[in-house]
Amino acid sequence: MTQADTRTRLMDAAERQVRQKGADGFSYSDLSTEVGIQKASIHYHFPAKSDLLSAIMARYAQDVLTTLEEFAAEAPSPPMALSTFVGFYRQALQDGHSLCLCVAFTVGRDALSPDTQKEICQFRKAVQQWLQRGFEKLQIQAGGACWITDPRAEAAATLALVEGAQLAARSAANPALFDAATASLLTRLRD
Amino acid sequence: MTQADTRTRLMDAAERQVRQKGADGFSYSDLSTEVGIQKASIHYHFPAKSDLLSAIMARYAQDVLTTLEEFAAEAPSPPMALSTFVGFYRQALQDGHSLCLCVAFTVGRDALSPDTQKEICQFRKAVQQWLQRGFEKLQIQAGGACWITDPRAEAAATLALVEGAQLAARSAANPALFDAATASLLTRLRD
DNA sequence: CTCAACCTACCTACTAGTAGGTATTGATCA
DNA sequence: TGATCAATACCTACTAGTAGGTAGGTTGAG
Repeated sequence: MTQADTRTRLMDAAERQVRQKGADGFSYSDLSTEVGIQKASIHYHFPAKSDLLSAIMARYAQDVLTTLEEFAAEAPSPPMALSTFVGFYRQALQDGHSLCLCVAFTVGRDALSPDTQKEICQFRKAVQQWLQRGFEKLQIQAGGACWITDPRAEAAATLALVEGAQLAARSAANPALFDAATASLLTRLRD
Repeated sequence: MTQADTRTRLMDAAERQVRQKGADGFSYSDLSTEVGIQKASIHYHFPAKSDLLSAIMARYAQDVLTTLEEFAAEAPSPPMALSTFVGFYRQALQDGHSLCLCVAFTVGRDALSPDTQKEICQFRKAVQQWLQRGFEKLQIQAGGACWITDPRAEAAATLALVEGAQLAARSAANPALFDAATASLLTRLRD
């Protein structure tokens, strides 16, 4: 087992734990049980817990933004790309037991390192810009007869909506609540 | 100092802590410092931490729902009531350092007692029903020429939107992000 | 005399983090 | 070819500090 393998498995386990229980909801001890390595050995890969949290946030941001770029490139139309975006946030729920990493981080935000705080903000901004480009294309394509008045505002609202919808679903451990909250947006996108 | 006073002060402090740092983000020790009472004495009022968390959730739900009923009764028009609702969630931010209690509870949901979990669900449902009544009135008042197609879906979306907007604002400690996320809804309500 | 409300002193379990040792590997060089 | 060296990736054993919670005593007002 090489270093990269163990490191990745630690990050995978940590990310799952944070998204299910928050940054304060798991310990190096939990991680050691899950990955099958002594607790102290985790400190070899990530000296402090803040290093681990920082690393999974950076990886998460990169992964998600890459995925979004693929959506934009592959979607047959702007509304389809935006619908896929909503679907992506729904799939992240994992049957209502998981959240977007930066949602899970936000509650205990003050306890995170400044670097991680900044990374979270930059990630949200990047996602919002991706959405804004989507709404701009949608507006141009639809011409004047369109419900979109301000793509920037629509992007901010859409990100808040899917994150809030995740909270609703998580609070009841039921993904159907995500669907209920996003139904009106998806209807508007289909028109 | 009577029991009720100390009990209330403990609940006030605990609620503030949860909304700022989450349920795992504070301890009885923190509380004892803030309220000026020995840590062990807190157990007299709330034997277990779960009792305290349960108590503040119940009080919060009652307080908020009472406030919403006042909004509905006093608002000069349905759209005004809904705008006031958005303003209420914005004011709860406290300069970007606080969240709705049930948002703060949702991340670490699994660690809460089943009673508290249920209370959170019921609270969200009640708020959503209040919103639904608001959108129904709005729909009737506006007649057919209205963007609202399904008040139930609109209510679910609106709750998700304001909670998500709180997350956006909290992640940057900046209430302006709440305004950015809710701007398009408020515009629609003004039409 | 009682009892609510608080105290001091303590417990066990667990937290992140450290110190120092070891097995394995792969490169270097007489 | 075989000895040596250094680095990687882990280990055992430990620390100081904190978590929630308990036992039992004190105080002061009705």
